[in-house]
Amino acid sequence: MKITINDVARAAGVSASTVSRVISDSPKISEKTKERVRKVIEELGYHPNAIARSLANQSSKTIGLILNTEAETLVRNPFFIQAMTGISQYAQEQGYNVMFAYNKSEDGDLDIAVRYVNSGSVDGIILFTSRTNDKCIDFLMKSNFPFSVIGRPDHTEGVLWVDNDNFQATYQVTNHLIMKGHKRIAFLGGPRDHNVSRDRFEGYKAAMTVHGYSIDRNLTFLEGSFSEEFGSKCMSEILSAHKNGAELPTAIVTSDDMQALGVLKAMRKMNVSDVAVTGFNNMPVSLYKNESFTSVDVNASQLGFCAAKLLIGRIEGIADLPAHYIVPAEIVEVEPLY
Amino acid sequence: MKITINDVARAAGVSASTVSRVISDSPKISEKTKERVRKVIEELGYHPNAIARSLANQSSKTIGLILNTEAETLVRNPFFIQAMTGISQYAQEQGYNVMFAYNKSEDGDLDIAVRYVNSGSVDGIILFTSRTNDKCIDFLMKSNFPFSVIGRPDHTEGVLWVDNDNFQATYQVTNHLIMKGHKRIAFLGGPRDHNVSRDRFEGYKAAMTVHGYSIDRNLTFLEGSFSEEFGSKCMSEILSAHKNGAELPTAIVTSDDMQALGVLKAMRKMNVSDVAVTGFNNMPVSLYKNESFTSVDVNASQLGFCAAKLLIGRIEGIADLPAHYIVPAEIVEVEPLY
DNA sequence: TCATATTATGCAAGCGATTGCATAAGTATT
DNA sequence: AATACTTATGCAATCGCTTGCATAATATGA
Repeated sequence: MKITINDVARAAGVSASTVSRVISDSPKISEKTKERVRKVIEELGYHPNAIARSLANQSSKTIGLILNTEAETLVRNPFFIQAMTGISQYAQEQGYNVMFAYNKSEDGDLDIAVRYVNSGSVDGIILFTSRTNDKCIDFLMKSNFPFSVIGRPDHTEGVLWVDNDNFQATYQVTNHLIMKGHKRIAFLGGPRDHNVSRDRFEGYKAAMTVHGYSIDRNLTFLEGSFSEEFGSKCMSEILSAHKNGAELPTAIVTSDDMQALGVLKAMRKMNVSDVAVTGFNNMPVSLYKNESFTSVDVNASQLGFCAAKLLIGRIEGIADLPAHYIVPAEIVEVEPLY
Repeated sequence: MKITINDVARAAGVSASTVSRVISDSPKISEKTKERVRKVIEELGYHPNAIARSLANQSSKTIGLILNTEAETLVRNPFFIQAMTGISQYAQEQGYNVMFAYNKSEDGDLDIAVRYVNSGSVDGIILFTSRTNDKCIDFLMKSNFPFSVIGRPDHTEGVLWVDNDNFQATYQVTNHLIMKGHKRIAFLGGPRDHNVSRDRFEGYKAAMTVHGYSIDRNLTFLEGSFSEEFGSKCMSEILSAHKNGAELPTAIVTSDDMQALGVLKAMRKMNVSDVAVTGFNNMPVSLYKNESFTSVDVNASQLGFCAAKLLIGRIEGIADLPAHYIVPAEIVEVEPLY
């Protein structure tokens, strides 16, 4: 049978209240009693019951994660698991548990959020932005339930979020290409309803504009998806336009490594290799010797860490909490096998 | 303020016990009352408090995952996140939550297991086998705490586990190569203290032996690690031995896709491409046109699903529960770009 | 109609902690 | 030594739900 606080109390000849106060190191208990009780706790191998504690404290000391990403993405893009490790690390530091629920069904994320909130099994929620999360955000706002978002949401008023400066990152990576002498640079965007898509496009546009380079409508592919297929599709279009006389770009800025991989694959198929490609997430990608690939490491684990920090800050009612964190991204030159 | 069972009871003009019994659909309550109470529940938007429930039921309806894998592996090998989605799916079906904790420190996994067990915050634990898990297993066995293991542990008596038939899988993949005409086949193993390493080696050995092919000591690399480095290192050795006159193998059976990737990279460096390579896990790997790569898809999500099934079965005291599941693995021919 | 069996509901004691308030013990002040 | 003031501890209610047992209500049978 499990040892309870009462067993300890009895063994130490004090009341349960005293034991409770010893555990929380309350200043109202004398050192002498503390010592004695601590010894008994040690001897009996007592450990407070987290659930009873939660009930009494009206706080579960748990945060919930909602993963409603498609399995394919979840599995191939290390972003999520990296973010999860970051979240877990900060949570552990603060004595919080982390729950997650994966669901493939559309709208399932809302169901999970509702369940989390209503059952009281978590004190707060971390969302990964995605097209369907807005419903979640609305719901959580309305419920006045603590949450934070990885990725800048549409409406940021009153929302805690963490993200990279996607404008800046794309600006830099584009600029990086320009410095290398590229002038004709294509762009592949993400889903239209993601802020990240807009920001990355604007960053690309700004860098091009600053240097006085024009943006070729035929080389900008907006409203895409963060997938290999989209990358391949766009590159195929570029290549077939080239067959019909259009000038080939010398570089392509994509919004995701999966896209970039698609682009590279399309190039390989057509035996084209002198186009520099950039992506986001620093996924493991094997490069041919004559390929040039640059990725932006978004520092996913740090994003997770900060999201947890914001959320737990909010839960514990920390004053002057920042409303968001911008996590620095890093440009990574991926080396081909010589 | 949150609505409690008492609010419902009051509003419906019944006692809390009745409401509780309506929720659990007890046959002791008349249909008439059930209807009435349900209506009130609906109207008030009542949702039972999971924590209070847990306390009363002495069960948290939560399972804990211990991830003590190195960050590098966790991130690059989709195995873990896939297994996690499988676990989450079965858990959700059964009304269980899933908690996870990531820790990088050596031995941290034991700490987490101890915390999980003592605090009563989970009803059971799923372990991913790894060299340090034996301590965890010992601890959990001693505590008589429900757990299941992904990967066959050393001592299986009284342990619930799921795994592929690694012997069989490696036998098949080796056989597959032999059928294609390969005779001189190298083997790369995993860490010595993993059962999986032994099984895979035995599978390879058996297939070779059955066909009467000898096993060249210089082509079997045991006591390795599931890493790219190890793969590269072994292949480099093979290649330099070749420079000194040794015959090159025509195929290499590895125990992990990361190893296989290392092998491929070493080959690419040396401009060797006519060696067939096999791996495990069906990781995304980009292939050169003239490379041949076969992977074994271990069906990680199914492994997770089954691990959850065993664990929850154990928690709920299901009779005649199997002690383990063998999940079928599938040989996947990875296509090079066209 | 009354005794008896059956069914539906409520009471109250848990589950294992926390905490405001009351009180006992100890210390200081005069 | 009596009073006032701290300081240390305990009592008992509370958190929200579950469940064994008692009991009230209803149905059955003679």
